[in-house]
Amino acid sequence: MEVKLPEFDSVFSIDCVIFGFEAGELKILLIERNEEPFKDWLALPGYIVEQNESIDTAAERILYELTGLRDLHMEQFHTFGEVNRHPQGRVITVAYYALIRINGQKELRPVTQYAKKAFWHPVSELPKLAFDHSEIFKTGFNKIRRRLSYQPIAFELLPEKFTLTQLQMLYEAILSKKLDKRNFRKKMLSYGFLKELDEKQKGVSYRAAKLYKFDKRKYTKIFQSELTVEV
Amino acid sequence: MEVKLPEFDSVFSIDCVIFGFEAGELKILLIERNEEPFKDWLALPGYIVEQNESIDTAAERILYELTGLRDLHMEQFHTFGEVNRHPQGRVITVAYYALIRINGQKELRPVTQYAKKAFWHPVSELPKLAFDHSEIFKTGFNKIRRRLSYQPIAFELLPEKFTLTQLQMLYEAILSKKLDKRNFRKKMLSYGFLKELDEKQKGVSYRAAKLYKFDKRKYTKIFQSELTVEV
DNA sequence: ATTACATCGTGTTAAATATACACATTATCT
DNA sequence: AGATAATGTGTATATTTAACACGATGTAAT
Repeated sequence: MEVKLPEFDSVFSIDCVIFGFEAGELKILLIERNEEPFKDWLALPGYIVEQNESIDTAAERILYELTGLRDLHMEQFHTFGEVNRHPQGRVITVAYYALIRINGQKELRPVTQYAKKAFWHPVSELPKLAFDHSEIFKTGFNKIRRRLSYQPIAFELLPEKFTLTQLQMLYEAILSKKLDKRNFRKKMLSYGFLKELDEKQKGVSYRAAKLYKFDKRKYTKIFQSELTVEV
Repeated sequence: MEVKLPEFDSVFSIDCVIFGFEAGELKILLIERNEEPFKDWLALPGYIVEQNESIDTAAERILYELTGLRDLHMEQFHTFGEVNRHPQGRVITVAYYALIRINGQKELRPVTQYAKKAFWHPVSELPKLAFDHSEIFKTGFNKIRRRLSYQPIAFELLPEKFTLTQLQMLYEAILSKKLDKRNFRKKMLSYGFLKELDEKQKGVSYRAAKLYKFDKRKYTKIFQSELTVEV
């Protein structure tokens, strides 16, 4: 049965493309919708912006309400404003992305009834998504790729301690191409923001690799300053 | 006398940062407002999006109405959504930029009464602008700079035929730094999309420089394909 | 204890690109 | 004819990127 909702005037919404990395695969966060239109469809976590909140704040709130995730740094990447992108009226949506560490323990749980559930889904073989969310995802994925080539943003996806091979696999997953092991390591280490730990990988049935962690300070120092020029 | 306008609900608007280059200086297009709030202030060309037009279409229409300019390729670069950025209510604005050739002949003439006039203003020493337009400009300028370093977008600002020195001056204006003449030329020519003409600069009181033009085909072939990856 | 296995960790060479740097040439003007 | 002002050009060095293979190490099985 299709539920008819009232038509509305101009509305802003937020949609989130949240990337995670698990079991060697790049994934994004999806929800199953519990509201018309597109009830029961899969969609990016997204909802309507309130009158009294900035869009950045709205993005955080909405992601939390639909997935239970909070305190992640999201960045807006594009605004989608085709007239008929929403079947019930004019909705312009600002799309945000974030890269986060998938924490297996932590359950994803919507805190509103707008989503039935939230879950991670591999970016390869994404199903059809509600609205124009497939296009939003694609745009976001391309931004991430482009950005990865000039800024090391991949650390946000890995656990605190990681091996260089894990880091390389992640790069390969995002860029969809193989990289040379020796050159990759040389370059990553040359940046100077990887800290070698006195610790090794555990529980593998072969020679364990060294663990590294990411020195956020140095990273910020090196890369943040390049980004903006005061006018 | 202050005119009190009705409060409104959520509204989308567009603001445009249009760059031009004239007399060795980088300029942007400003209007003088003829409406409250900020009546008589200088501002970026911008106005409200209609219900039945996409934001891209709105951007073209609004720029035309406020300045008389049309048919330029604008690109959205950021959306500004602070709650109080507009004194009369909630207005979220999508900012667009474009780089265009300043055509001295063509008069800038608003076709609505919302702007008293439109004119080019050097980006150095910009006055205070209405709303958060100074911030919007700054964000746009930084995007352009970043983009210029990995994509040759400067040609859109020059007349059809230009000298290499003019091109270099433009790069220097955008990047705010001096470049080496020989290296600059070597690199530009190596791209292969500059076509050397059988013509020289006219009307200078010194040795005239060769004129070049920009081969859009080759340019597109080389640079467009790098931009997007199909998923 | 030996062996098989799987991944780790490492260095060199060649090619391409980026940087630094100075002066003779040419057209115009007086 | 000479002064002026900008054009147009080449080389040497440093840096970055790319290509490429194998011995070392820890685990597990016998």
